[in-house]
Amino acid sequence: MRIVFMGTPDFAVGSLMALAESGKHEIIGVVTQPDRPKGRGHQMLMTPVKEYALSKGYTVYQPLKVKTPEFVQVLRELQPELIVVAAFGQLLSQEILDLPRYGCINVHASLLPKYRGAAPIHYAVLNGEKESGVTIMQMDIGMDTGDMLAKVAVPISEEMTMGELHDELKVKGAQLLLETIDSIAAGTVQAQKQEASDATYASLLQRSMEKIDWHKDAVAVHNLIRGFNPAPGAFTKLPDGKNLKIWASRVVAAETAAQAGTVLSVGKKSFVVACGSGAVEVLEVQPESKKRMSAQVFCNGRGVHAGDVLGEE
RNA sequence: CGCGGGGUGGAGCAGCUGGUAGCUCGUCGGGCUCAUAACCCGAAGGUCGUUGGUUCAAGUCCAGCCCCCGCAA
Repeated sequence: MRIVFMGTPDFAVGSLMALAESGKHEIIGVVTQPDRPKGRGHQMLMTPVKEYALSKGYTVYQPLKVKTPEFVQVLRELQPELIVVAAFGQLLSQEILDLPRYGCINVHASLLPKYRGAAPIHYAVLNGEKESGVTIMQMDIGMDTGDMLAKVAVPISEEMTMGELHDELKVKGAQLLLETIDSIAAGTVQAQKQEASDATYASLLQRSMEKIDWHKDAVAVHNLIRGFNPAPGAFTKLPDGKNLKIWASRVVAAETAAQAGTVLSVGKKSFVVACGSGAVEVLEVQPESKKRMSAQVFCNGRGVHAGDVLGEE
């Protein structure tokens, strides 16, 4: 099948790679977000999808807006039979949706209609969901409202991080994509409407969410920490005012009257912080301007001391 | 020219009002113990990123260079 692929981050690379390696399809173009100045010193960096696409020799398009008449014309001339979208980051117009014979399908990292929107993987972990998954849908003009063509569920353990879930969904989503395209080609695909009343949204992450609120219960704090691992990271304030990212934790039982955020004890390999209810044992951290390190190593150096209160401005 | 932090024995840090280096962990040896990641005793290991400058004397002040990292986008 003649396919145009649209995607941007690493998650999308999984799907593009699957298409490329299946050998069944002709990738006639890859559309991704424009290169943006990133990193220290603002060097221009290409998106993961572009990097992969170039390594495969695909033609890469990076329109500021895909909806412009100029780019729609480019797409039309490519004559795709199907457009596959995975975490692209731009909305498509009806004109584009109608352009390929089989329309546009999207690989979305949640079990729709739950967690429509930009950050479904993060929210599934942040909210302590027991399972999530990937849905392939026939795109329509709404935000992740299209009819569902296929789904696969993935269980989420209590210690799983967002990154781990991401990687699993990336792989499962890619497999499901191939299967779905096969059934589209065979004409056997079954479309299923989303139950709009069950819909929930995973809107863009807010920077303010990254700060740990120790007044919440231990499970919520733990979910925040694993939900933001490996990016962007949950942080708190050290007594000296510097930031401390916390990358890994464990919920522990604790009976204490101490103020939320108080360091209850410092062990050799970790330290325990009081939450609104319960406490979390901190296992891995990253001091400001430093690399990630185990709590053990952190405690060897500056570290924290029992009685310190974290999160205070 | 986005903002900022840092390069000190294997690891993480202190020392930065100048006078030859300290802490925690680890490592090695010994001891205690039924035993131990616990405890006790001892040891090894650093030309303090690099070049030059100031000085009687620099890890500690000044300048250049190399390298690493965090944040923000």
